[in-house]
Amino acid sequence: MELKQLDYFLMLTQTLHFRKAAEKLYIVQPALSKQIKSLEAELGVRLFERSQRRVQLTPAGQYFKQEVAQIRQRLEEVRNLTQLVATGEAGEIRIGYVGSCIHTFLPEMITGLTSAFPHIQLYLSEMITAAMWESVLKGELDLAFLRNPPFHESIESTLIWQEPFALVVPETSSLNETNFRSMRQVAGESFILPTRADGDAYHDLQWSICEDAGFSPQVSHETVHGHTALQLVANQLGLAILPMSFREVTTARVRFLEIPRIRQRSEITAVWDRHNPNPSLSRLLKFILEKSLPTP
Amino acid sequence: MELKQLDYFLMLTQTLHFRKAAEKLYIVQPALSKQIKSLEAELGVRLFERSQRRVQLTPAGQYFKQEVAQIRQRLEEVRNLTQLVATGEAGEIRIGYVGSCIHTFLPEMITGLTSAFPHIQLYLSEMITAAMWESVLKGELDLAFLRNPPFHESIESTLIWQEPFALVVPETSSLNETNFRSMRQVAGESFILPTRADGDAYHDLQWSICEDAGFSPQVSHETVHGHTALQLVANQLGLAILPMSFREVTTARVRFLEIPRIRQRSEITAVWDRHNPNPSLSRLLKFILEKSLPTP
DNA sequence: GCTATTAATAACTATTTGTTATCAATGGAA
DNA sequence: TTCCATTGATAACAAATAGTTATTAATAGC
Repeated sequence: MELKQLDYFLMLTQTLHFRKAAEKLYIVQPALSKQIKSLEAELGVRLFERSQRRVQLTPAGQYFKQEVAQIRQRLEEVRNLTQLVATGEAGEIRIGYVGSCIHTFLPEMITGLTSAFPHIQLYLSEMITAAMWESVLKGELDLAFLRNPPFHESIESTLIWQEPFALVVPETSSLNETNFRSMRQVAGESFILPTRADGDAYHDLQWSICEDAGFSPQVSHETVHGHTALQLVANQLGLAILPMSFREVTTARVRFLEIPRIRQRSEITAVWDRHNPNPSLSRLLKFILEKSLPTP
Repeated sequence: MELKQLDYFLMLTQTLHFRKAAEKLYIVQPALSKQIKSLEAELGVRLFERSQRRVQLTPAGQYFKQEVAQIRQRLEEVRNLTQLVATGEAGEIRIGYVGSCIHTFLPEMITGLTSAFPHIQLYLSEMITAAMWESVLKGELDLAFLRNPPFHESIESTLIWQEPFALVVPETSSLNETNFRSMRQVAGESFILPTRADGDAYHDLQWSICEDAGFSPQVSHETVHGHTALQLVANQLGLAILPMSFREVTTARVRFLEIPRIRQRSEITAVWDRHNPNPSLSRLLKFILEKSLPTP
């Protein structure tokens, strides 16, 4: 069975006339007769009833026609889509991100991407930074939005988003927007910091905020998740340092106090593998690099 | 693009090794190289990344593999199903029937047929006798259950069901099971008869019941549908002669009185075109002829 | 630096497909 | 009826396609 035979068959089902079908196929009638014959022989099924003066489909031929026409059309679609995939116009992109992205820049970016690239399917997963780093290197993720990536020869990156840090204190605390002037005021408190298991960098960044203020923080708990930290703070189990944007998406009984005059900011970086062969990725990156200028 | 090339492609996606794939395909490595190359050239898309030491799929190749594997499998299924259709083991049968069948033999028959021929799809339509007769001749119906078919050279038939006729009178009538002895008692009444538009035969059959009793009926209404006749009787617009089985399926305020000592019975005949090429039909008929002995 | 392994290429052969010429069957016209 | 035009099948041959063998260039591992 060959595709050519199926195409010949389909043409013959249209005309029900060997000579005319052959003409439309730019071959000669005996060639068509031979191919149809060999198709029937291979299937072991008579597809046409030829009564010297009239050609018509057998019931099996009718069924075969109907199904083969569908298959043939599908194959043509796949052919075209494959070409789109090769140019990157169609395809799949797997994206990982840390939790805070989903209440800052990410929704808008996804909206923009899906309307700019309607044939590219985005797969989104919230993950911790360390896991994303591994996944990008293994090729399991095409793109990751994470914090403070280390250097790696084959990884490229660009800063996507930044915002100030806030000190998060329980609602019951005596500190508030007006009387909080410096981290020195909380030198004696215990802190909830990001765990080192999710990479040293983010942990060290927060540590350095305290160090810059002249003290080493006492650590009561460690957690990767901002929302966990918020609940711990609300329950007076320590203070936390979080990106300011968390204020808008929590109902925890806490207060966000912007930390004044510090060099550290919460930053989200997009990272990807320089050697990633996914052709959709470069299109996406071009779009992202154009659009996303770091904002407050 | 040829099926052979797609099969070669799929094999290569399995092994990702030209020599091994060629071996499994019982061809030699350069032949495989050439076919893959020509497939890629025709698509205009590189499907494999060959780095002298390692062969791997490009993203477009991955997409193509996934889709082609499905298409190939579907084609194989269709191939096998086509063979079943040719032997009649799979297929479609279009059946027409008059209304009374659906509360007598038909449900049981359908149950039996679908369990005996799970791959044959039955399409059922309630129709009037005249329309079915036309449809069977045109090949639009494979099988029809109807009343009193005329003779036709290319139509075969068999008696499927018979039952006695009942005289249907309004509930308010003075006639009942004990005092109704003969059609002569209702010689002066007006009758609801089947319309001639649905064939003379059934009309004439009922007429003959009256004639045998020595009178020509006065016709108040004509209708093809038993349920219509029942409503007319309930509203005292005439008497009707109907197959006894209607008694079990109506809530109309009427009485069914079996007509004693008459030669006429209500008969349902299965008819089909002797030249119908549908291979499923002969299987079905064999089953039907074995099972269905006319019952009272 | 050598060897073994891998895919590509070229030249040739075998197989498949298409073409031309012809036939047998059949429906319609004379 | 007889004849003719039309149709699909068949046979012999030509063209195109696919497969084989021999060889090469590249590279990973010893």
